[in-house]
Amino acid sequence: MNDAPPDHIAEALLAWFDVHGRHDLPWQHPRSAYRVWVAEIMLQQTQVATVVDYFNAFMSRFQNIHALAAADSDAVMAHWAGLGYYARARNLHAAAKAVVADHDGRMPDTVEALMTLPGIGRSTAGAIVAQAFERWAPILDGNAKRVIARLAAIQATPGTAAYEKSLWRLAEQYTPHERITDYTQAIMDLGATLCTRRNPRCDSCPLASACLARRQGLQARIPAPRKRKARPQRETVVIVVSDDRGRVLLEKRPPAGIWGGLWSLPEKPAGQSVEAFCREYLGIAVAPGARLASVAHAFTHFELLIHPQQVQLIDTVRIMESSLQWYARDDWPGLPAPIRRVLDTHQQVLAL
DNA sequence: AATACGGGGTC
DNA sequence: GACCCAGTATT
Repeated sequence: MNDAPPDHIAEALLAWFDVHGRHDLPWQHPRSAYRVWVAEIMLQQTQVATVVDYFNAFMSRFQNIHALAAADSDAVMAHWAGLGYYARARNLHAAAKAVVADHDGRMPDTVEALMTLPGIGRSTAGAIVAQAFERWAPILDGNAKRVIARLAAIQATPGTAAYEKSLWRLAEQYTPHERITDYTQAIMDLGATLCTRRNPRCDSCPLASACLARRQGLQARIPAPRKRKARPQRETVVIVVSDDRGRVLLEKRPPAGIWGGLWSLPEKPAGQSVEAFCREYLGIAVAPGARLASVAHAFTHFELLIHPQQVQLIDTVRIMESSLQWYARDDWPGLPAPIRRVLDTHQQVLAL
């Protein structure tokens, strides 16, 4: 345990924040529960620089929670395309509907109530309570975890229950009752700009004198890196077919799993022939076409080699499922990044 | 308690 | 190319 009083930590951090903190993030002006909430969801496992443009576009299209709740699922997913972790978008949309239906469109203002909404866990709930409602609540995002682990020289293995429990306990102790909104922003800013994963800039840190990791020379080794497993390799074949109007056939993927809820090129199951898949699932008769250049895509937990198989459309043999649709290039829905690359690369050949 | 879930930034 | 990021839900 750190021997510096929690009050002193918060004071030093807030004084630093006033000068060096981030005060111009889009969700800070104006600051509303809806905007803070959307930002927090986008920021889960995603860096600020990546989020800013998505946030601004999302806010322009869905200006308030009622607009989001009433929006079409495809429109929401299209605004998330490229951000990743698409369950976040589905949960956000579902939560907006729940807040409109059950809370008259007003975001709940307690950690417990917020955590009943899909996609909101303890840390995100705390961030919303502190930043939108200016009420006391600890947060424990990646930045706060790193700052606190170093401050208290916590050497337990990240990811274990003991590690999480001790960090939450410390987060509660450090969180002040004054200036809760600024404190929450301040600890994230410190972690993002000074107390970084590698090469922490302790010389400029307002908490350096209180930091146990620094005193012990352990700041570069806390938190310990996670051990990683080798990523398995997978392969898949996707079907590229266009009609006589230059439209390409896309498939809305099921809600669960990779790219859940996103439109993509139809993915052929292993063990089924291209012709059979096109006839039985896509409802089209085709002739084999060119095998286009394969595209490699790295996920967190495996690597996927995508083989785009072009086919020539002969005839539409039955009405297609609603999860299948012809799309002109001008109004493509949101597509996974590697799939968009495939279509962009071959648009000339495909005459899209 | 461990794993699934994306894409991009960084060094 | 490895590692990480304003984590949560599921098993």
